[in-house]
Amino acid sequence: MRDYHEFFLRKLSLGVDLSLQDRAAIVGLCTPPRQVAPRTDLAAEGTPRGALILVLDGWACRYRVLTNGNRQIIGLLLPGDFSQPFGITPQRWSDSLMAMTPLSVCELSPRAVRSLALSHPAIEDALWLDLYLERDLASELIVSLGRRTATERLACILAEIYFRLAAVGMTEGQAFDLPVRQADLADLLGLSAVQVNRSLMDLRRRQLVTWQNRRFEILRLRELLAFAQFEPANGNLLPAGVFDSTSATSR
Amino acid sequence: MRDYHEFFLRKLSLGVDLSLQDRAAIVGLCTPPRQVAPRTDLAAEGTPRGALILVLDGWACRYRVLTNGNRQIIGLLLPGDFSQPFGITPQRWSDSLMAMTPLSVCELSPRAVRSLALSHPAIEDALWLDLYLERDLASELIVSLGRRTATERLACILAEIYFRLAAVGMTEGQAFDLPVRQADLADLLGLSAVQVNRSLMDLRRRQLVTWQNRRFEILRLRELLAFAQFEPANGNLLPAGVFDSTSATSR
DNA sequence: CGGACTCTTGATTGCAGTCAACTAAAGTGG
DNA sequence: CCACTTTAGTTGACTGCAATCAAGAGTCCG
Repeated sequence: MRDYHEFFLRKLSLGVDLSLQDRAAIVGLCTPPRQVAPRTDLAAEGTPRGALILVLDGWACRYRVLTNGNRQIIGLLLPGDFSQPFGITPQRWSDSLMAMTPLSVCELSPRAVRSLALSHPAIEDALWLDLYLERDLASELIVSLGRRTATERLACILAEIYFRLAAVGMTEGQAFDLPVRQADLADLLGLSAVQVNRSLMDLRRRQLVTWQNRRFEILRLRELLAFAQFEPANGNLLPAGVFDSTSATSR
Repeated sequence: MRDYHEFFLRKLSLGVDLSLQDRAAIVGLCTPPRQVAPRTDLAAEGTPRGALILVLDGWACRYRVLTNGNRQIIGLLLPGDFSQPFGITPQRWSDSLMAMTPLSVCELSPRAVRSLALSHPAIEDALWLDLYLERDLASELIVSLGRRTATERLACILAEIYFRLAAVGMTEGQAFDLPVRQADLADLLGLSAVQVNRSLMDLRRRQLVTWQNRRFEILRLRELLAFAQFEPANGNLLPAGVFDSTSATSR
């Protein structure tokens, strides 16, 4: 098992150079990890109100359930991700947080993170950049839900997940573990599980991806991105240079 | 014409008590306003890259256009709103910014805002709260696009706009100016303009709202919220107490 | 008084939802 | 170790919400 802080450190150092002191300070901030069982909520109860949750390992999601029972996933939390903006203590949770896999998290106080940022400018920059990235991901989801077809949405989210996992070193080549059910993707993409399946079949038929036993592989990244209308222009989603290097890889 | 800073000050002081010194510091930060014509982009060109745009008066929106020409509005900017998280300087714009009405904005440097926050803790709290609110609005839009029907989406966004305008004092009773075309709402709600119109007719037929000559009025707020599956529970969207007081108003 | 834009409404089409059946894989307990 | 249950994935048939196409009505403005 890798060091618990690795994913977080890798993510933060994407756009910013962190010194050894910075890294040590970040590690020092993290409390001992808490383990959460899959399919378990970790919002509201259990965690001190307003705690900032940092995902050390595993997948989680923020979601909301409407009165008619429909669920919508608002965002995925992958290793190294924060549950909310790093400086804020909300009065109450505005949405629920669920572990999608066995999860390991640590809980930070926004106050502690803010004071850490204060004494380490590079860390502050990294945190802001991370926040901006999360916002871009939400924007991309809005665009998908509003204006992309089912298959385009799936292609888009799979590419996004690939880039996010690649950023923390959780990919091998263009393959990675995708430990979620199609029904979960449906709740994320605003589709039915059946339609997610059909869309996946479509992507397979087009020879763009494979997916077996929770193992996912992108066969032709360039074409997948073009199909999804994923714009290289909104480069904030990707670590600098990733788009170029990957497009080179896929040809 | 009101003081240009009023909307911004009102918005920031929603959840936080700002002293006179705080208020003066905020006003001092604002540069002379710049006027922008309707239907004009103000992203990238014209504004220094990375400037933080504060809407003083008028309506604007963030949007993205896909390669197939479809446009999706990602968020509305109403008077007092920031174009982006207050502490960040993005490498490049990840989406476009357009004035929807005659617009008056001022441009701030994130650095200046951060240092202001540093010396005024109450302002820092207010800024973080504002940021959290904007994130909640994006979440709500994701839920709408993913899991609400056309008419529910419309009801939801209209209620949201009402609360946001009420927060800065731009409503009279439950009526307010809605200076956008139905086609704009369509791009925000992921619908066609025709469907927005049909949905609006539906809400009118249900006697929930009226809309004539860009003047909009909510007739029965309680029912509108229930219809939209708008949860009082996610109270971060609303200034404390608004939900109770308005529900009292509407009965 | 015309022209452009927005709103409104009807007719038709199509993408995705729902319902349902079947397969495959993974536990579970006797 | 093997019936039995449960869960996830796959596919077909049908339905329905919203898109598209098209035409007419109302406004604003030159």
